[in-house]
Amino acid sequence: MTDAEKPTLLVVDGHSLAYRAFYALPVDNFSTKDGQHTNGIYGFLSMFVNLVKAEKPTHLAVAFDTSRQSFRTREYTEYKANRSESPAEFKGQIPLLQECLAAMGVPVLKKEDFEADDILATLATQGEEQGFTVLVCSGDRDTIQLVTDDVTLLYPNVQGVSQLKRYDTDAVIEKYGLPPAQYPEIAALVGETSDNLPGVPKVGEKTAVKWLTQWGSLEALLDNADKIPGVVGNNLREHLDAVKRNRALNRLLRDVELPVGPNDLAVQPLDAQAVRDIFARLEFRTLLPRVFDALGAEGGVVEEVRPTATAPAPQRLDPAALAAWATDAHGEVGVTLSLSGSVPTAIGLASADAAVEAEWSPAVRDALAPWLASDAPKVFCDAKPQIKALAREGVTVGGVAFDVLLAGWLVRPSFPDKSLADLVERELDEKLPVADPTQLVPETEGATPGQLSWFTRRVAEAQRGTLPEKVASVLDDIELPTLTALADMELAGVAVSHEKLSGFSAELGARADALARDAYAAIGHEVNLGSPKQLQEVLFDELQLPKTRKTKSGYTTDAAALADLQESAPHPFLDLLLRHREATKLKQIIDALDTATGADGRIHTTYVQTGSQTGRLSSTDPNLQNIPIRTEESRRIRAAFEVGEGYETLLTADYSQIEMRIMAHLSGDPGLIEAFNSGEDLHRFVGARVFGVDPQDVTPAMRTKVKAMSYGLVYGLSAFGLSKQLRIEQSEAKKLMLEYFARFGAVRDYLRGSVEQARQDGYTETIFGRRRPFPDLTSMNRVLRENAERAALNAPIQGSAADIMKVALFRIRDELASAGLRSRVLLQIHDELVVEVAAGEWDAVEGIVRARMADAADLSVPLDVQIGRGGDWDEAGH
DNA sequence: AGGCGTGGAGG
DNA sequence: AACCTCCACGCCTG
Repeated sequence: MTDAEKPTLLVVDGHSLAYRAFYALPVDNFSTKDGQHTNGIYGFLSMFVNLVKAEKPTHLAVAFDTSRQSFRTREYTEYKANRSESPAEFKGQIPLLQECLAAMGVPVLKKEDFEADDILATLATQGEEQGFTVLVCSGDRDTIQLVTDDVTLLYPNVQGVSQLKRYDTDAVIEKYGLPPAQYPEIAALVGETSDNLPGVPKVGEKTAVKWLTQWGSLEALLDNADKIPGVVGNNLREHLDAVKRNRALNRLLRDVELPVGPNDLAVQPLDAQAVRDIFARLEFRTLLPRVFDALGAEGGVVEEVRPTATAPAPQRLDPAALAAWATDAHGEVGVTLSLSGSVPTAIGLASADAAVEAEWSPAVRDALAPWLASDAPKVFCDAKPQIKALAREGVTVGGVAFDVLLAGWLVRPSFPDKSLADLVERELDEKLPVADPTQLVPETEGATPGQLSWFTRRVAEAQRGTLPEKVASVLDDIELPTLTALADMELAGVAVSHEKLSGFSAELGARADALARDAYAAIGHEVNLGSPKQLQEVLFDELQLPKTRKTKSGYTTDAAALADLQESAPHPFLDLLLRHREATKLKQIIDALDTATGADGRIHTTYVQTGSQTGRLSSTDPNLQNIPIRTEESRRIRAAFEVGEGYETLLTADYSQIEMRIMAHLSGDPGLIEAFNSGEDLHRFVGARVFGVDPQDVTPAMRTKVKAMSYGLVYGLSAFGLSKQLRIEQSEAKKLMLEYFARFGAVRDYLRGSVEQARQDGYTETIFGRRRPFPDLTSMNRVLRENAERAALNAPIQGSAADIMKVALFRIRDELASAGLRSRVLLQIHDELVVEVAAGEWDAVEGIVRARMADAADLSVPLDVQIGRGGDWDEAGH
């Protein structure tokens, strides 16, 4: 039998290779939307597929360890005892990997009390005897001993598993200077730290090989140990037992009893549907065709990859036919309004099996308006800009039943999909036709509005199938109603006084210039005060001020550090710099607002509903959620936000201490609940308990401390952080925390418990069922894990507050509308709403706002709402 | 032009 | 080494 005719047996150590893949591939890119890590599975399968394709084995098996326990650990309890428990996020991948292999028709072998390598050794030995060409693939160096003329080892390069090095007899001799069978003798002398098998001190590979070459074998060497000179010789003599033990343990067993032999391992046909199912669960896409390619043909599977569905050719309809089509359509209809800027250019609709479309025109608008306004269920991708554009055309939209962008964000808030194309790829594993923008005459046509609607509908269908029930209810009961309210708010905008802004800007500009001149004078030359790099030269080189906290590129010049410097090493430049920063910062904000003011004298921000990982909104272009408030002067900016023409006054409404109230509710802490029910100032109440004094005897200093502590809790604050925040000793901070938890123990229990729960579930949940995945809670990397723990601590609290505010917001908006009031909500700043109130509506509006905010959620503590009134935002804010 | 780092505004 | 954001500026690189 020639080599070419010999059958090839490939045996693989699944555990060691998956483990290498696990550390080689970035987990961020290999997690499912539920937070299941898949990097080990993906890396292994990718390597495996390449291997099968290249080597074309006729027989195949993958072996796994059953546990860390084996006959070796029983014989030598220290064996591998230094190995930390393999991370849970890796262990969890092993059963899934085995499931994949089973679906692929690949035998998975494991045997209690033995390691995977013993199974490889047994099969390799049998295969060799039975006339196979054997390929052993393992990441464990001990398998080198298996190499013979008929057995080749494929061993991964230092990093990863993508490249395998072939070790045949010659390669082993070239690398180690000894035949493969003697490799374990080298290893026994050198030791194996990863297995907790110490060798002879000071003996490395070089010495070991020299000795073994000289004496011919380990046995001969040990018999002649007394003849070895020098310190290493002494070491050898003192460690004879260790060497013998190592040699005994690194010998792989070649006679493990297995239920199958090499001949039973002929390559099997794969189960195409099972492979598709498990890959879909793991969200593997590119791997699917590669698996079919490598294993399908060999296994006689003819089924090909699921064909990419193409959208039906959209029918172009006249306005009346379009409206009739929409009215007659069954089920949900996908809707796409193509926009040029914010002006509609075309509209496309799609049902399950057909797509229709038309250029946008007044006739189309009028024909379609009744259907658009109706409750007929509609599915969008990013509905808000489309709803706004239609509103500008005088068309209202009802029956917003689904938005695939929102659904995608709810499932994966950390990687919000940006476009339909992303979702089509993720959810349908298909490509959305896109016109190539780099080509003048595009080879590929982009999808038309009708086709986009068709894809949107299908994506929605796919998402509905996988959306957990609670998450679906967050979409239906919170996000979709909020969507419409946000569109209204953005359209309304908020009026600003250009006069107030420009006057203040000029004032600040002059002040900044003067401060800059004084600052230059203080150091004797000009410098760019906005350049941290140049400032570092001035402060630490020229002025020789003490070094501050380090940053990546030097030493920080931030405000906290400069304030510290002012105490430790006063210099007039510092104060001038701080005041200059303040003036330029305010001016910059003001100028941005001025620029953003529209022709209608109002600023129209954009709320990004998918803009946070916690469920909060974010605001951009411009951001109206970070308008200054903390200093007297900065409030002049708020004063520029005024009630608009046709309205009488502004109303502000904010939740007081909503996050601490949620904390009280979630933890059920009796003390904290009592604090909120007592009507006493929260921090005074808590301060009294913590410091053991009467509420009226709580000093401002005490109040400051417990306030920082309370808020820090919500963020996962440490004693270190608290001490820095309050500028107190770390020991005092620690004491404060202990006192706090002694009085409010349920809070600590809740926080601990919620992180543990999240670690188990892989995600956190808000009161309303909004989820946020936290794969890093089980990370080996301490920094990653602790960051995730703090974020997981915070997520249910911040997220529940966001949920509550959203519920209040859309209920207020709906009630104002249904009551026939003109007053409208303009802004949302996380725990605050700004409402523009029409003449004569104050009492009604105040009642609605107060009631809907207070009853947005039923907690075990009341939701307190503060209302303010004024002609501008500053006045209304008190 | 675009990405990264720093600093700072809000909750 | 305290959570969630957005933005402007300086500076470096393609």
